[in-house]
Amino acid sequence: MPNRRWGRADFERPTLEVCRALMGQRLVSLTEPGRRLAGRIVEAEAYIGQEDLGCHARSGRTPRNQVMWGPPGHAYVYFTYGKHWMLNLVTEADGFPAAVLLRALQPEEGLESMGKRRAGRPPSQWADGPAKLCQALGLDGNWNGHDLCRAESRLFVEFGPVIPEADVTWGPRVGLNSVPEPWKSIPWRSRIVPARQAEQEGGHGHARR
DNA sequence: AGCACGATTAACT
DNA sequence: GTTAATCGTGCTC
Repeated sequence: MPNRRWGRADFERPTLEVCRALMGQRLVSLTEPGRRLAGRIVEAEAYIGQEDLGCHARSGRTPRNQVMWGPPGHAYVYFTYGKHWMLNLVTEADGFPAAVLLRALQPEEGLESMGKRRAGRPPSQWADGPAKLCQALGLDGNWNGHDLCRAESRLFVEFGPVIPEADVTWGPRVGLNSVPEPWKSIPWRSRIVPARQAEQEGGHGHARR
């Protein structure tokens, strides 16, 4: 019996609530025939609307950020720094631009494939960053706009354990160096307490940052 | 058409 | 701790 997948209503909620609820959930990719690539989400950030000056939607609707303005439950994948892809999951109602950036996964399934894509590095460094997790899973711009809620979707979120409140910490979002306050420091990054990550995963591997 | 810079990473001192 | 890499995007001229 496969685990239940996140549906439209799970994404169509306040972004901070989704960011919190994603902790401990499993991101799954079925792009490789007969194989599951999956990892537990252990870190994420909320980007909420035009007023959030750290959010791409600050400059209005553009070709790049248009997916964020669309219906929830879709992937917003963008390119930055000339070489990196980032995966966001669109939240809130259709028409309101918001999303959660997935920042770190704890690799769980398809380790051989992830190891190939992240060759030469230890498992702890396969998906401990927003661009690294995209590389580990082979995600790029082709996934922009992908609907995670369709039954036949090859990319989706699976329900995992509920992480206790005591095991989740919040802090400022990373990399918003020239963004004005309060947006630069507002604590919209959620994380599972590192010491608890290995424990909940059942004894395999470690994800650090 | 030109320009400054980025929701980062890896390498280096 | 600091910095180069690298190019698409959005803004200005």
